[in-house]
Amino acid sequence: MAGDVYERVMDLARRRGFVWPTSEAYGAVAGFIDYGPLGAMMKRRIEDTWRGFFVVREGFYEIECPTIGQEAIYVASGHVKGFTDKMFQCSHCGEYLRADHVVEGGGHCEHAAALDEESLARELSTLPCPACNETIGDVRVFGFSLMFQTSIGPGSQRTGYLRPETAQGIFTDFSRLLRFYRDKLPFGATQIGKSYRNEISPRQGMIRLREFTQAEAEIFVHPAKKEHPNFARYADYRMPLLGYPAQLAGTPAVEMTMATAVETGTVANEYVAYYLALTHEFLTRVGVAPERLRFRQHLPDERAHYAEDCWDAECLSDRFGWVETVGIADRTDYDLRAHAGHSGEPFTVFIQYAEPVRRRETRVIPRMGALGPRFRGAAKQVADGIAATDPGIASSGDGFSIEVDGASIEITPDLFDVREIEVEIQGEEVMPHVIEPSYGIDRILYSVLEHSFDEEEVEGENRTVLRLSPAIAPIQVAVFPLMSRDGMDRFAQEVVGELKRDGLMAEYDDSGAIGRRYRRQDEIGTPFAVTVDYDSLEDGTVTLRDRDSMRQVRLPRSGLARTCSALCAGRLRFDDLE
RNA sequence: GCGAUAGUAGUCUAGUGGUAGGACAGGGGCUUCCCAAGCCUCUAACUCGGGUUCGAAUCCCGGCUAUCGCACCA
Repeated sequence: MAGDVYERVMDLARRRGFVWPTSEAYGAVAGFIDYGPLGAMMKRRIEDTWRGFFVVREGFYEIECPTIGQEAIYVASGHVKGFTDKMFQCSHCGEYLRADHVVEGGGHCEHAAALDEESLARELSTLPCPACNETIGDVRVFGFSLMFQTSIGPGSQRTGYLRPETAQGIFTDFSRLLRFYRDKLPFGATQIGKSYRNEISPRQGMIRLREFTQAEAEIFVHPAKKEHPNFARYADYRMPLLGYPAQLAGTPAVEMTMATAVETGTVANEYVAYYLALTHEFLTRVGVAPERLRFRQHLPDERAHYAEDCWDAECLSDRFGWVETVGIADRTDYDLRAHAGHSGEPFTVFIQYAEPVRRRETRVIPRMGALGPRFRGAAKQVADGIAATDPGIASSGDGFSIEVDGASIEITPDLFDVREIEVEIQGEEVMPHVIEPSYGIDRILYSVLEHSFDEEEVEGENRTVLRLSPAIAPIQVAVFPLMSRDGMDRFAQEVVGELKRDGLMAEYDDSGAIGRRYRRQDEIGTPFAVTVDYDSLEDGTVTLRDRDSMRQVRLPRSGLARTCSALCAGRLRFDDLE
C-alpha cells in the first residue's frame, strides 16, 4: 500500500464521503473543505459529545453569535492591530517577506515589530533582500490582515470582519450572560461555530483551514478564587503533562494526577487543571488514542503576554507530528478589560461581602447652605472639589484653594466641615478572569480518523477498518439479508425500521456477497452489523457482528434495538453479550 | 506567496501528435452466499482556459489543485 497514513486516511475520507475538496466543479480552493455525508454526521456527533461535557455536565449554556462582527469588536480585542503582519514585496525577486523580521535580521534594530510602516520601509531600503540578496531600495510596507474583511450594508460605510475566533461573541455578551446567571461567579458560556483566518498559505489538508469550526467555552471566575468547585472529580485523574521546564531541559512528559500538578505548580491553578483533565477525557472518549495524546505547556515566550498559563492538547499525526487540537488558557481579565476600555461598559461583577466592612473615615463635607448662595450655578462643581480634597489639608483650619474650570477658587473654613464618619462597604466590583478551553473540531476529527485507521490481514486478505467509537461513528448499525430473497430482504428492512425508530442510524445493504458488505461497513467505521439468515425466518433471531473482533452473537429480533442503543451509548459491551 | 515536480473513470494505472485501454471499486443479473469468491452485463476519465497544428491527453503559455523545499502560521 503506497503513501503515508495521511494519504491513505484522506484517500478513504474522499472516497467514502467524509471530507471532500470544496466546490470541485470549479476547481477546489486551498484552505476550504466540504464535509461529505459521513463526515458531516461524524462531526455533528463529536460536537454533540462536546455539548454533553460542556453544556449538559458543566452547565455552560451554548449561545450563537454572528460570524460577522463590526470593526469596533476587533479593534478592542486587538485583532485589527495584532492580527496583521507588516509585509513587503521585494522589487527584484518578487518575494513577499515580513518587514519586521528582515529589519531585525539586518541587526540595525531590536524592536522592529514596534516600528510603523514608513520607518520599516526606511530601514529596509539599505538592507539586502534575504531571498535574492539585492539591496531592497524603495519599498512599500503594507499590513496583511489574517482577518477576512467585508462591508456591512450598501455603500460600504461600515467595516465588518469575519470572526477569527468565536470567543469575542461571548465576551461582548458578558453583561447579558451575567444577568442570565443571576449575577454570580463562576459562570460560563459556550459557542460552537465557524471562524475564519485568511492564512497566507494553508497547506496541511484539514489541519490548517481558512474556515474552521471552533468549540469554545469561556468560563468567568473570581480572580482570587481559582479553586474549582468540582475539582475533586479530577483530583486523582492521571495524565502526561509536558511542562515548559521539561521542554527546556529536553525531558519527556511526566504522568501525574491533577492534584499533584496543582500542588507542584506545574499547572497554574485548579481551573486550568480541571479543564486539562476534562479535555483528556473528552478527546479519548471521541477516539483520540491516549498514547498519541499529550498536553504541552506554552513556553514563556510563545504564550500571549496576558495569559497566566496556557496548555495545548496535542495529537500525534504520522505526517504532521504533534498537532495542536485544543488550547486551554487562563486569559486573566485581558479580554474584559479591553472591551471595558473601548466600549465604556463596566464588564464587572458586584461581589457582596459575607459581612459588610465597616470603616471609620475622615471626610470633607461641603456646606451646601453656604455654597449655594455664593457660587450659584457652579456650586455643585465646587462642592465636588471640596469633597475630593485631602482631609489632612482641609483640617489645617486655614482653608485651601481648588480649581474649577481652570480658575482657582479660595475655600474658606466656613464652607465645609471635616468629620469622622462610619462607612459600610457592602462589596466590590470585580473584573472576572477568563478560563478558555478552545477546541479545533476539524483537527480533532482528522486526528480521530487517523488514530482509528487500521489495516490488518484477515485470511490472506487486507481489511481496512476505521475503529471509530460507536458514539461518533456516522452509521451505527448495518443490516444485511444474507440473500435478498425468500423474505430475508423484507425481514431485514423491517429490522432497519425498528432500529431507526429507536433513533439509531441504521443502513440496509443487500448488494454483493455478505463478506463484501462487512468490509464496506468496516471501512467507514460502522461498529455493528445485523445479518438476517434462514434461521431468522424460522425462529426470529438475527446475528449481531462486532466490527473490531468480527465475532458474532445470535439474538432475538425483539430487544435488538434496545441492545444496539446500549452498545452505542457505551452502557453495554459486546463481550457481555457472548 | 516564491521555486521544483505532478494532475487520465470513485481509486490505481497504460497511452510521446491521429479510434483513450486495463484493474479494482460501483450499478443490474446469475450463483442455498456469514467475512472484498466466481460468471454475465452496464456505468464511468484525459484538471481548467488559451495557443501551435489539418489534428493535442501528448507540444507551448497561463490559472487551479496536490506534493516537496523556502517563507508564513496572530
